[in-house]
Parts: sequence; C-alpha cells; structure tokens
Amino acid sequence: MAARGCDATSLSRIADEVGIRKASILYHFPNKEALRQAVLDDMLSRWNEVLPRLFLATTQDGVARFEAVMGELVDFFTADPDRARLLVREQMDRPRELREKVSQYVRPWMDVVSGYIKQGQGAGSIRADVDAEAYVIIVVNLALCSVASIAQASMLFDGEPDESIRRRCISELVRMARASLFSESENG
Amino acid sequence: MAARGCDATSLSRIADEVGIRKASILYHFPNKEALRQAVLDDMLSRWNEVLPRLFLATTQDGVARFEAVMGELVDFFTADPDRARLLVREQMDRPRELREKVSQYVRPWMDVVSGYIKQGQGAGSIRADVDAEAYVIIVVNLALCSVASIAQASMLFDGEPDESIRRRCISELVRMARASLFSESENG
DNA sequence: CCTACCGATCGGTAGG
DNA sequence: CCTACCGATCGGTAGG
Repeated sequence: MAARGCDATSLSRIADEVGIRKASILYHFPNKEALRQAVLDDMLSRWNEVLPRLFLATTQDGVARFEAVMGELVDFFTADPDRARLLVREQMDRPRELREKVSQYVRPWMDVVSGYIKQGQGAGSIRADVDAEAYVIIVVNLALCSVASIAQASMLFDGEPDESIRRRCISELVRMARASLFSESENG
Repeated sequence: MAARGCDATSLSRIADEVGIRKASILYHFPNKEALRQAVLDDMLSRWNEVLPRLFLATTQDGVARFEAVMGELVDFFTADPDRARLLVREQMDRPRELREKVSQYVRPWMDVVSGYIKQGQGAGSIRADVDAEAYVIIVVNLALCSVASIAQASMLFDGEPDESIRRRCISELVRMARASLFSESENG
C-alpha cells in the first residue's frame, strides 16, 4: 500500500500479502478508510519517538544540531523510501487530512527547529535572510520528495550504479540545506 | 487527469469534461495508455520551446543566468501546478517511462546547466563543493515537489492566506538554491 | 461520434 | 477468520 498508494492498492491485494482473505481485513477495520488512517497514524507517530531525543539529549552548537536533525530526517526516509512515497501521495490526494495529521504529530517539532533558526539569526551564526518557517517546510519536503523519486531519476548519470547516484543526490541536498542556512563564517 | 493522476482518472470522467462519451475517446486514441503518452509528450515538449531562448538569447553573467533559468522553472510549474503534480505521480508510478521521456526532452538542457556550473567552478564564482549534476536534479525536483504539494502545507502558518504562504515558500527555495550555489563573494 | 454491451475488479455486506 | 454474493465502475469492443 505504501509503495503504490492507498487508492491504487486494493483490499484483495493487501489481503494476499498478509495471507488472508479480503473480507477478513474488513473484520479488523470497519472499512478501507480506517485502515488508511491506521497506517498513516502509525508512520507519523514514530516521529514522536525519534525527534525528542535529538533535542533533549545533548547540548550542541548550531552546526552539530543541524547535522543531527538532518541526518535523522534523511535516515528516516531512506530506511524505507515507501514512507516518503506514501506521504507524497497523501499530500497530493488528501491535503487537508494530511495537514491535520502533520499538525498533530510533527508540527511541534518543526516549531522547535524554526525557533532554533531564529535564535541563531539573533546570534549571527545563521543567515539573516533565511525565512525560518519556510526553510523548515522546504527542507522536509525536499528530503521527502528526493527519497520518494530521485533515486529513480538516474538518467543524468550514464551507467552509474543506482546506489552511487542516490548517495550523490542525498549528499548534495544536505550540502544545499547547510550552505543556505549558516553564515559563511560558520560554514567553512 | 493532471490533477488526480492518470491511473485515478477514468475515461468516463475525462469524457464528461470534454463533453463527449467514453467510447468516443477510444476512437481518437487506441487505448488509455496512448492518451497518457500524448498528454506527457505535450507537456514535456513545451520545455523545448521555453529553454532554448533562455540560453541562446543573451550573454549574461552567472547570477543573471541563474535568475533567468530559476524564474522560468518556477513560472512553468506555478502557472499550472497540475503539471508538477502529474510529473511527480508519473515519476512514482512509472519511473522508467518518465526517465526515457525526460532523457528525450529535457536532458540536453540539464547538461547545459551543469556545464555552466562546472565552468563557474573553474572561474571561482561557483562553490567548489557543488556536485553539478546532482545539484541540477535536486533543484528541478525541489521546484517540482514544492509546487505540487507545498502550497497545501500551510499548517505551519496560522491563518496566513494561502497565496502569501506559497510566495514565501517559493522565495525561500529560490534563495536556498542561490545561496548554496554561488561563492560568498558573488552572493551578496 | 453514438448506444449497447463485455469480463474484470473494486469496496463492502450477509451469514456462519 | 471464511465463502458467497452485492451494485458500481473500470478499460475496451461491436456495430452502426
């Protein structure tokens, strides 16, 4: 379901993968919509386990904190690219519902990050022209969409193995996020 | 079809919008697959009209050229966000086919852009740590995905009108692309 | 360009 | 958790 999207994956197909009959799925969930909600809630709620430990654990400077959060973001989606694909599809198919779920699960953490950015701007370590809230949205969306689709966009690299392409693109997106965030003195 | 994706849009629905019957569509196109190909070819071939004039028209410095190409990229997709949504869906549903079409229509222009980047790196105006090919892919993908979905990600901006949010996100992504590309001396 | 129809598949229900 | 079945809709064809 994650790979091809909720709407394009029939209950029969899901049942086959689980090894039961279609009607049996509708015994555990009242309908397909409820199953979709459960899958999304399960995926998004994992962020509430991952993110807190990043912020509460250590005292870090801005660059180290950037690397920790960015690494976690990239790892979360590269560990299972279907997560990214499902979220991208949901955002296009049912923007309102996903918006509500994001507000519920990850928005507090996005606010924490944009707070750090504004703090860094006050201290001069982060570029003054960064739009903190927009930056966070753009970077999350960039990681999401890159993992969801860019591994397949290998047409620009003749004959290069897919794994190598993926690594180059991920490295480049992290570099872009870093270089466009910090003041040049910190950026080195 | 562009808005909800090829697979999720039935021939009956398309027929209703055009004002004819479903069977009449299958008189003009041998099957649904052929219709999809025609829609994609039509959209991607427009790039072959837009891009050449950007590169051949004027002699520009690096920053001016960046602004021209980036502006065209953003304008192309914001003019009709359904273009971006269709491409994002196709990239997830049929990566191989889209890869071939992109190779056919827009790859030459992406090579031109990455050539300019390498040239700028030789002259010192562009950061040495930019991965030219990966940068182009990331930026195109970023524009695509941002337009396709970010306008709907307005949950971070309480009560702010959608149009204002869209502008902030587009401005921020252009700023990120610019700041992570040019050496600090050129960057202002 | 139409009406009429095809087999296949969809989400969901009845009943056990 | 199953078999059996429902109406709706899908892409596509026949025939005019």
